[in-house]
Amino acid sequence: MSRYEKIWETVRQIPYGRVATYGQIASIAGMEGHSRLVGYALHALKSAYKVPWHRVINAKGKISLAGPTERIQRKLLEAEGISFSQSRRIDMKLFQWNKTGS
DNA sequence: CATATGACGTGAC
DNA sequence: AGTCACGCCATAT
Repeated sequence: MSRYEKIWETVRQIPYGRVATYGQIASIAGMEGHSRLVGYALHALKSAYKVPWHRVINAKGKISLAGPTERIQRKLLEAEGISFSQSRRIDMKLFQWNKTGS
């Protein structure tokens, strides 16, 4: 299993209505500190893998994309009940996925 | 083989 | 909250 597949498997576990950060995914997938790989893995993602990529955001609670894709991701998240602040920021306290908790 | 670049994180200011 | 510098690693050229 490649590192990408491991990452995709982890992202697939994020529950509806929750979000996770790149670093968080990296940790759970067993590669702490390699947050960049997560971003790279998602970038290389193909639609066929059915991964909720929109639930992955950066540590500051913001969408790391620019352009048309950003709007799509925001829309998908809002559709799951996740709210954004005026500065396009998500309240991590409320929506970040915690394996133990929910 | 050497460089540049990118869906990032953390710490410092 | 916004910016910078630096660390990390896989791909592309």
